[in-house]
Amino acid sequence: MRVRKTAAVRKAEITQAALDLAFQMGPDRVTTAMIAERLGLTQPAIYKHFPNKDDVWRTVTEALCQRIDDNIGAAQDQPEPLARLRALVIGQIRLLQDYPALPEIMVMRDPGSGTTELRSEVLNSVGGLREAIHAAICAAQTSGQIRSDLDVDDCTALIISIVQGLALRLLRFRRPEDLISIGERLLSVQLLLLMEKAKVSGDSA
Amino acid sequence: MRVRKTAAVRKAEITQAALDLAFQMGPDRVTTAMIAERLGLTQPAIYKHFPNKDDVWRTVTEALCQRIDDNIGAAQDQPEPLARLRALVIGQIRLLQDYPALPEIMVMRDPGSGTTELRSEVLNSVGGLREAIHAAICAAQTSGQIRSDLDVDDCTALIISIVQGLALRLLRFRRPEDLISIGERLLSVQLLLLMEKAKVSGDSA
DNA sequence: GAACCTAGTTATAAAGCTATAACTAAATCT
DNA sequence: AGATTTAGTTATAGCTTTATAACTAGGTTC
Repeated sequence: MRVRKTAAVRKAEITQAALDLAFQMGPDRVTTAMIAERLGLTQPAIYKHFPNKDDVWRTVTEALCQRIDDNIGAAQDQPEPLARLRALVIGQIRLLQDYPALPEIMVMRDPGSGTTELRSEVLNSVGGLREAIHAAICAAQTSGQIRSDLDVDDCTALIISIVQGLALRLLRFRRPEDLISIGERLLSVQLLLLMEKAKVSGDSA
Repeated sequence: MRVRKTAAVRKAEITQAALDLAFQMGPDRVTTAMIAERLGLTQPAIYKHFPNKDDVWRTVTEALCQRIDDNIGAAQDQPEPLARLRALVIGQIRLLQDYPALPEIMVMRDPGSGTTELRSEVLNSVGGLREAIHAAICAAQTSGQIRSDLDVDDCTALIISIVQGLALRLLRFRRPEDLISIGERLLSVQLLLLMEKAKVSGDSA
């Protein structure tokens, strides 16, 4: 019984440890004992802060969804459609870098109990991101910054694919280091392709 | 003791059941009991065909890697770089549709024993796909079908992102149905973007 | 400083999963 | 037909993991 911290602090430590371990081991393999050990506690101590293990993941997931939503909200400050688009995409990639367990948790099956809450919450937040990107592209198209001969849904899918590609890369290699630089580069190339001809304008196939 | 099948048949059935269950439940949650039940067997029966559970996954993984390699090999029949590229991408997407557990298994952590074989084998096959796509793009560029002002690596990453996006989509929604139609559409749009200006040629920024 | 609350402990029950041992009977071989 | 092989069975050992119960002591309040 070394140190005794307040419930709020410990709860935060536990979710953080769960998040770290989720990346290291995969969410499914994280045990309450691992979390406890990492914090210098005994396994049952976890249950002083969470009624059950599922609730740990619920908390982790909610925190991550909040970050995604925050990112979407923050991007709305950008008045320029393309700047907004960039903020959305790069912001999300930054989240991947900061919380590399995000893809695994996003993809995680709902634990034990029959609830599908977790998955649907994540899907909801990510769906919001998609909508925001879609809207930004739409705006960029009407303001003539993006080729208007392209389908908005296609453009959206191509842009989002960049983020998804990086997420999958993270799932495979588990190296979050240079995600941003790669992401920025790919985004700029893709945007170049989507914008091209806005300048030329007048050569239709 | 109803029916008694030959070892070869049962082994195949077991790997198939494991593959199906991996998609339904997630590889980590598949138990030997589930596999057995699905085949109308008792749990220990599995061990008449595999020395241990890890070996089931090893077999599944090897089969999937073989398919990936086959796809890469088959695409080499296409002499035209762009047709080859298309065959590589669509072929891989078809694999996702036929074996929707592929992304999960690709991303799966190595089970129990210390071996990292599984992951590295998959990474190897997927790496081969990347190389083949890279080469096809390179060829398409030298033959003037793809804009030569773009970096080959960037193009490769953008094309692969399409596949990765679909893989992640599968991980999230678990609906393999219309992967191909989406994939074909996105690929054609992306290729259009990459080819554009090959016709115009002569307006450099 | 006594009383109270609660973060943390030890001990353990209950459940699920992998794997083995010992046995049984279907198929094959001679 | 009898002997052999082996796919499959029942039973169970052993481990891991979640969760609870009962106790202990740190920190705050009065």
